[in-house]
Amino acid sequence: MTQDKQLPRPTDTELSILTVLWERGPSTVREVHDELIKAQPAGYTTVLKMLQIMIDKGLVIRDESERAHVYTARLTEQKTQRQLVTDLLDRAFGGSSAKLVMQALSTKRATAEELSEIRAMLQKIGGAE
Amino acid sequence: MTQDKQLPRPTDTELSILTVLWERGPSTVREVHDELIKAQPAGYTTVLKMLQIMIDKGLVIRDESERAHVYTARLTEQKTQRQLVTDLLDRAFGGSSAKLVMQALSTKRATAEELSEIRAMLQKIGGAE
DNA sequence: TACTGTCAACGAAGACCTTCGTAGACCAGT
DNA sequence: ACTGGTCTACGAAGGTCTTCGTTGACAGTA
Repeated sequence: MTQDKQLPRPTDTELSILTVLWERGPSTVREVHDELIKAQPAGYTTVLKMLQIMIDKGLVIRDESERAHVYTARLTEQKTQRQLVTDLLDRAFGGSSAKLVMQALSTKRATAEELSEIRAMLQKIGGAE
Repeated sequence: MTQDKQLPRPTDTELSILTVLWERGPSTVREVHDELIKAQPAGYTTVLKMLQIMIDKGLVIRDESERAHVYTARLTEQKTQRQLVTDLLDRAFGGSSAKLVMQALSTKRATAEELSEIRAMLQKIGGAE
């Protein structure tokens, strides 16, 4: 009954902010901003506004008990990733996860370690040969 | 030297139109429209306008030799899929294709046949283990 | 108390996306 | 020639996304 669903798909900008929140944990606007500008230019008030909008959308929640409000991602990184994958699956792959997996594997080469992780995953999922 | 790259990521609507073009091959606006409304309501001029915009973006090309122009997807479905996967990989998975694959496999179950396809793929990619 | 820095809130601007009404060209068939 | 159907082109409207300037509140310090 965790009431996850029906959050809108985050935009690119929103995703970059969420990434910071996942890395840092609960953060103030200033902290998010300081982290964000390492990768890309961004005005402070822009980040603030984005976070306020993300509140409205339900992508983040905040603690207002201190003067500097503290923002937290509503969904875990994993859950968001799953949502994005499912979404892409439906929009561009006709729901076939196999096609998506093939593309992912052929596109960017995974490390040997990752490959064996995947193999293990396959073992667990479909034992059959 | 096929000059694929740097096309903008198609929007949801654009993707649904591209899907029709991939299925049908080169098509007129009317043909795209007729196909599209089977799945979702869409005005004729809306589809026309979208295709015109997609021309500007380079997502489709068209043959104007007949009165009813014939539109063709610029990129194959596979290439677009690869582009979308790469994009998602960078935006939400820190470039780790393994993480994406795991999500894809755990999210929607692939058929046994697909799973063995994937296994074969893994064989070919990373011979080790 | 006045000054300085940091904060949230708001509104507006500009870009992009999507939809659709309207107009003008073209081509039947009458 | 007139009419009705189909086509492209255009532009405007309404929505979303992103950016940022400005304002007023608050806190600390001289």
